[in-house]
Amino acid sequence: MELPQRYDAKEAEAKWQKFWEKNKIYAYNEKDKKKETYSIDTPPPTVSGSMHIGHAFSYSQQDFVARYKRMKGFNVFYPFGTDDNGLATEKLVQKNRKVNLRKIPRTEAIKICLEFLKEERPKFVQDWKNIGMSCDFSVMYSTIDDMSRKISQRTFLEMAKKGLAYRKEAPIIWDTMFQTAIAQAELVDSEIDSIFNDIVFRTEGSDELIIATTRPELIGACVAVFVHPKDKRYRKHVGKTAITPLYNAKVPVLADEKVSMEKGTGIVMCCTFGDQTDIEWYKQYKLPLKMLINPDGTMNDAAGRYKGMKADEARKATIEDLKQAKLLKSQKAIKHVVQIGERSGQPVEIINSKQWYISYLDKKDMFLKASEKLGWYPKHMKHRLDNWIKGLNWDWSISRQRHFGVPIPVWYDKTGKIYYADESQLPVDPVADRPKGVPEKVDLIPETDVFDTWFTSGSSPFLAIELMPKETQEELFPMSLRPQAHDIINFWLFYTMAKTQLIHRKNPWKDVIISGWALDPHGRKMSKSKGNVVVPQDMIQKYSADALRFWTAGSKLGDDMPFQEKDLVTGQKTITKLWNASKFVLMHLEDYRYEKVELEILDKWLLAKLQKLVKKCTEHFDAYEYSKAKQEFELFFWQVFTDNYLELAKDRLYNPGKYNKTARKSAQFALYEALLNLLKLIAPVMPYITEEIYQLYFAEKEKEKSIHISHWPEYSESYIDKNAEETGDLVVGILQTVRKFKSEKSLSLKAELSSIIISCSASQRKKLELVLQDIKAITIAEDIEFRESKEFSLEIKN
RNA sequence: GGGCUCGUGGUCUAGAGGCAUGACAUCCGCUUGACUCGCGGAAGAUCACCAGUUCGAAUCUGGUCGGGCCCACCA
Repeated sequence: MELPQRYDAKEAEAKWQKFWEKNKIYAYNEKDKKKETYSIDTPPPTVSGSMHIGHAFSYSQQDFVARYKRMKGFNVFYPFGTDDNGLATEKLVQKNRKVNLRKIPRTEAIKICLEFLKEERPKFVQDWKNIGMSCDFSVMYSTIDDMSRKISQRTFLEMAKKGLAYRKEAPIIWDTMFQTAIAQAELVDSEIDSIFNDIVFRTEGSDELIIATTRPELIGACVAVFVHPKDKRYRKHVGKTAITPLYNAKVPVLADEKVSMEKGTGIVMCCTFGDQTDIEWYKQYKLPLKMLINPDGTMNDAAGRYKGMKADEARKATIEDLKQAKLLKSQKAIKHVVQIGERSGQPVEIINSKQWYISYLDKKDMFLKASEKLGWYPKHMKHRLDNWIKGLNWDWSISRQRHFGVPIPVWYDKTGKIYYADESQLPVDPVADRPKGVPEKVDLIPETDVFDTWFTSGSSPFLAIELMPKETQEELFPMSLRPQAHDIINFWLFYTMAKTQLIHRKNPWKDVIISGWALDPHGRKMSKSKGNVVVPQDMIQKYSADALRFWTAGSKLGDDMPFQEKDLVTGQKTITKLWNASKFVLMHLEDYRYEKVELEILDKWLLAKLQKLVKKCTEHFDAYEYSKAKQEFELFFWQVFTDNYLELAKDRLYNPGKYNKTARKSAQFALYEALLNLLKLIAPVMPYITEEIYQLYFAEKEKEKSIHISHWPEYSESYIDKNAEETGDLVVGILQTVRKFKSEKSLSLKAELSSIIISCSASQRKKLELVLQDIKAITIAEDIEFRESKEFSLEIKN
């Protein structure tokens, strides 16, 4: 068989991708009852531009597992989805279509988003196909499609029925740019320049109380003044009344341990609301509510002459007024950290508003038990979830004030009574529909809020499972595996687990595997601002998806790995080597027909080592340790197979006349077995090159459509042959010594040697005499002599 | 401040009680009937630091220093 000189990865990868899809190689076979199901809760990537290297990294890792399980004989359910109902997508649409989605009617906004997605989604998904994901792309959901909206709304109704969903007016973190409530999870810290202002409050006895604040515009929202209970300076004022400057409001002076005596003047004003401590004090001391800031970030009527100003404008104006009134003692420039919305980049406010919540603070124990039951890989990632659960102190706020999202399926009447949608009418849009069974004459106000995106993606197992026929759905749940990166353990993993526990009292999956991040070559996080972002599609173009995956396979689960382009070169070399070795093997297998022959010792040596490799790789893959499997493969492939065995086998293949009658047949058998098994062992990591070679020769022999649904090599004890292994190892030792000798003498490896004298034990001699012809051929020595000795050594003469 | 995690040749990485693995880079040599994207060889590491346990520590224990992630604080 004449194989092309070079392997064209670009052509081959496109070809096999189409082949797999057309032949449904990765489809879950719901009719197959013999195979055990292995279902995977694939993370739906957020549609927010294009894939980055971190995606390629973690998605490849889960794909190794999926491919291994499939070959191991599992009926693998591996769906795909996209998360496209969040702020990220909204932002992308606004940028691309140059519209402000908030300023147009909701139905219009949704239409624009959906049209945009229809165009962009396939391009986006293509990136995932290109890295060789073995998902069944015909089982695909989008978190905004009809089915997902239906499921998301249904889970809400189920929780409402259980009394877990409630609506309440409460302080909430608010993004004034996007004008929506946001979760704690969506906040990032940002250091900004600010000014600490020392402002004069007075007691009723006209003593001065100096308060340090960075937010003087909130004086009007001040509802109390706090000092530390142990602070002797102010002890006498505790329990008395203070009068706020400019507004002249009477507020109580209270003592609380949260106050720091060292910071500022040691007196704090508590406003509704400046920060999260204010909320706690507001609740704890049942303080009144004085809101000054509107949802759009401007000041409201209660702010008096500052009404209509943005918060920062009001701050400047307030400072001016304080100066005029001689109520500003001093100012100090400081740098401090404020929380900003991660998407808007704007400082957040805390405002009081009506939101929907899921009650779960009393379920911490249940969640901790659920976490205990999960199979964590790596184990230590469990701590992150447990710490998060233990630290929860708010119920789950699920409503968001945006246009593009899954609508909350409720209506209200004038009295505030809540009307829920009927399950049969889902998905609904309260703005356009009415609840089933409620007479037309009842005037209803539709809820215009949508669910937070985590609420919907927290049902990901169901978004996928419900795309399958009813009778197989039970088989698929709970899922076998949740693969994901460590940055969203507190969010996606937690919410999915919490939601499934609350509704079904079960865990959504058996195991979770947590992948790390791809970092830049110096171990720093990649980001656009640092300019160190690597685009995987460029790397695939330049090298190949297989090379990219080969690099990924070098990482351990949970570990971050610096990306170095040179590592892709290594992958590329492995692909070339695999191609060339295959070229050689298949050339010699052209006339091969299986026939039972007594195997030559060196072939037994190879096959014994191969069996050990099979055993190790299988164990490693079973423990999700694909990197160890890859390492073992590499070691065997380069050192045992190509560098040594192939060289040893050459003489028998080219000059069979010098050996036993069946010596060539024996070598052919070994070559067949070794190459086929090697291809299979690395197929999960490098799906394209292995498929290409498999299809050239083995597919027909094994009568399989694809290597990826062929049988994983099975360890067979019968090939283990200690004697052959020892002999082979001795031969390799001799070969290495001879190579070193020639190298040091600057000789060609083809240079002839006049003699080699082997000093060894009698038993070693017995072994080596059986492969004398092979040793002569590989060392190109005219004469080989033996000398009896306890120590093994060589004397070489050229 | 708390939790988790890591610190190994120039770079990246494996190893988790007993001569420190591999890749890339470096140096020297070889065109061996699959492969110069190759082959052979060499050099390069007091395994962050200190103390302890042990016959023996990169590996276990305690501490120090330094990264990373998450959480808390941020008037």
